[in-house]
Amino acid sequence: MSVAIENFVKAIYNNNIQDHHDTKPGNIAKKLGISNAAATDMAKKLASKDLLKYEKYQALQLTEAGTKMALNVVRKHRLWEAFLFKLFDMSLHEIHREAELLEHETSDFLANKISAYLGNPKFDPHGDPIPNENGEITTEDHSISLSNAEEGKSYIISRLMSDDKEFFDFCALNGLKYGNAIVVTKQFSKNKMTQITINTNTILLNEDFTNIIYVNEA
Amino acid sequence: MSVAIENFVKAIYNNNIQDHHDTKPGNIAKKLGISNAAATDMAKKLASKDLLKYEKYQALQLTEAGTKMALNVVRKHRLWEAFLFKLFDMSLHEIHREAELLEHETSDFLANKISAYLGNPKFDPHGDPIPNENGEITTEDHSISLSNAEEGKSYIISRLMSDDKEFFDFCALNGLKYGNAIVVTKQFSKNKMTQITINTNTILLNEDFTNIIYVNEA
DNA sequence: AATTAAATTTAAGTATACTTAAATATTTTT
DNA sequence: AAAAATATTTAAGTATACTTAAATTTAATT
Ligand SMILES: [Mn+2]
Ligand SMILES: [Mn+2]
Ligand SMILES: [Mn+2]
Ligand SMILES: [Mn+2]
Repeated sequence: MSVAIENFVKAIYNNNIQDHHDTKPGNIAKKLGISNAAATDMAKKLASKDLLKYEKYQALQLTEAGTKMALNVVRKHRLWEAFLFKLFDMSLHEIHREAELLEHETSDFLANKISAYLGNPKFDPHGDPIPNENGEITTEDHSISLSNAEEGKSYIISRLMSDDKEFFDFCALNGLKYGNAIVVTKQFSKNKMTQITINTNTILLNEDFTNIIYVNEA
Repeated sequence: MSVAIENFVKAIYNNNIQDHHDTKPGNIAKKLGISNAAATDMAKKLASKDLLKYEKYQALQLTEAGTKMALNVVRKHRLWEAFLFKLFDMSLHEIHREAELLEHETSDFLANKISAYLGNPKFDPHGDPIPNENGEITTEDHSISLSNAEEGKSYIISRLMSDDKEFFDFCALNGLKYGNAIVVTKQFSKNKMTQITINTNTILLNEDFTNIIYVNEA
């Protein structure tokens, strides 16, 4: 399957799982930086290949085969991220950028080699789960977004759900990384902002960030 | 530049450097598994991009820009081969197969990371030189093919110039690998065959193989 | 030197993955 | 419930990278 198809089914998968948006062609088009017309065309083509269900004006739905393909690409993406992060001195943004390309040119054979080398990790450096060889995610995630965290409680960062360079730069600068401990000192619910302390520093985060930072109770 | 273009200039480069064949479109077509017509089309297109010189019915000649592009792809190919060979338990054929794909989706940034990790190696596991960041090959190669080796002399294998699985399988089976010592015990020049001993075993090699196994005097 | 064989080029056509612009349907607002 | 705004689809067209078949040129053979 082509790069275009792999990116398309992956975008649908991520849109469903992570962003909970309506998965209509326009949404996917925006994510992939292509026109709505191109997304509609592709949706029809993939429907004919039984990778998804397409009905005019309705949300796209991956079939089992489509989901399997998406998970296979996601597996390679996250394995590369884990691998590059471990071996080289690369940032969360850099590993994502490279993985976005390498994921399409990686054989199952090589993916398994990488996985074995790393000890078959269950999570990538962003805290995202890595599907196994059969496209299954066996871990359960009970983490919540910082926007839903409780005032006064201590948490461990479990997931940084983004691919934006500025966000990752901000995180790196402030010690916000997978596994680090924070305390939610105040929830400004009216203004949708969250105050946290980390390493004795106090930081005020707005909705854009608190929605994509996930945590578990410490 | 596209995968098709990168593979095309690389094929010309390898054809010139390694095989010493006439680099007409038909030759490249055969290497790449495309039709002669497609190769001619591509040659014209690349000429318009100043990557090569094309004159009807004449051999193709890479320009400086074309050579630089080819060397950049070759660098990534050989770095991947060296990297995969070192980290994972993969054969000469397997590393080549994966590198053939990864070479096109590797940023200069990542190539430099891989190179640094390996200690900026000058040769890949086949004994082929790895161009540096500026596309320069600084090592000199004085090795000769086994078909030109002298009877009775001892040699060290310096290069296995192939990408054929069967050849590599044969080499692996018989201890023919980069750096290993052999003795040329007999040259059957009329029949173009060469007898060698390696690890007390005697092997008779035909032309197909002696032309692509390169050695240096021990 | 002429004939034949082989290689190369040209011509015409296809699949993929896009584009913009127009038409149509859906959703939101009044 | 209409009107307006928004989103989606259809239509028409483009660039890339290929294909096969026919025409042409070059190279080899007699
Ligand atoms: Mn990522
Ligand atoms: Mn991608
Ligand atoms: Mn190789
Ligand atoms: Mn390649």
